Amino acid sequence: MNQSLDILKRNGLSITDGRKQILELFLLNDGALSHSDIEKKTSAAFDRVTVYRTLQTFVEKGIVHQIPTTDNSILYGLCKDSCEAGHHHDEHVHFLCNSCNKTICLDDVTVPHVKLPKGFKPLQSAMVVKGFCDDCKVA
Amino acid sequence: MNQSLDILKRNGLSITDGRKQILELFLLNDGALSHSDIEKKTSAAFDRVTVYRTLQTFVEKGIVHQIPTTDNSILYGLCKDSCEAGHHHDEHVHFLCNSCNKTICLDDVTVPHVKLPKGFKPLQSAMVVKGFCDDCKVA
DNA sequence: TTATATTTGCAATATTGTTGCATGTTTTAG
DNA sequence: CTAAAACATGCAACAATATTGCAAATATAA
Repeated sequence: MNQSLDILKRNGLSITDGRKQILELFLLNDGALSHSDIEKKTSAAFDRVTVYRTLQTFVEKGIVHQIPTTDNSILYGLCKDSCEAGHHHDEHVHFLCNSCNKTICLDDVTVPHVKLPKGFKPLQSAMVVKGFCDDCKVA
Repeated sequence: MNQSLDILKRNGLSITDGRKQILELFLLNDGALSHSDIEKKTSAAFDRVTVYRTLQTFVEKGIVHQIPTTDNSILYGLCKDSCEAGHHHDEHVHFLCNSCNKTICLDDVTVPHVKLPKGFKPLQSAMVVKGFCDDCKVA
C-alpha cells in the first residue's frame, strides 16, 4: 500500500526519510512542485542541499520530470508509470492556472507535433498552457 | 535606418545608451538571450541592475518576450512587429538546439491549439522543441 | 537653457545554487 | 544478527543570481 516506498524500491534507491517524505508530497499534491515549495511543505525539515540532490536523483531515475517556467525556477512533476530511468515520457501538456497558480500535468493531453522548417530535427517537446483551471474558471 | 532607436521611440521610452545597445544585441542576434548572455556580450558595460530593469521594461512594452526554460534562467526573444505593450503575440514555437545551444524563435511556426479537459480555459500557450537545428544537424 | 522626469549605478541585502567533507544511516554480505 | 561497505545527509563555505532604496547623472519637455 505504501506507494512511495514502492517507487523508491523499484528504482533501486535506498529508502530514506527525506526521499519518502518528498515523494509523498508529489503523490498527495495534484500540482507540480518547485524546490521552494518542497522546503515550505516540509517545514525545512531537510537541508536545502538534500532537497536539491533528492530532486536531481528523482529526475535521473525518471520519477519526476522538469517543467519549464519563465520565473527563474524549475517545477517538478510526478512522472507516470511509463517513465523509466533516463527515458522520460513526459510529452504531455502542462497547465498553469493564472488564478490559483498551480501547475498541473495533463497526462492525457499529448503535445502535438509541429511542422518545423527544413533542416530542424526535433527530439523532444514541451508545452505550457496558461489560463484558468477547472477549479478557478469563472462560472 | 537605426532600427533600435525607432523601436524605443515607438514605445515611448527615453533613449539611453543601455537600452540602445541591449536592443541592438537582440536585433543582431538570431537567437534568444538570457540576462547573463547580455552581460557577457556587453562586457559588463552596464550594471547588472540596469540590465534587469531594461529587460523588464522591454517585456512590459512588448519589445521582447520571455521563453520558459528548465535551467533556472529566463530567455528573452525579440517580438515581432505585431506585439504591442501588454499584449504579446508570441505564440510561436521556440527551438532549442542540443548542439549549439541556441534558442531560436520560429516566428512562422504557430503553437497549435490542444483540446483540454473539460473546464480548463486556455489563454496563452508556449512551446519549446529541443533537437538539432539546421546548422548543427548531422548531414 | 533650465526645470522636471526618468534612468542609472552603487551599496546593501536577500535568495538561490554548488562543492567538499565528516558524520550518520541504509544496504549487503557473511 | 552483525560487521563492512556503500550510500545519503547535513554543515560549512562559497558562488551566483536577484531585489531595493537612494543619490547622482542623464534625457526630455517647457
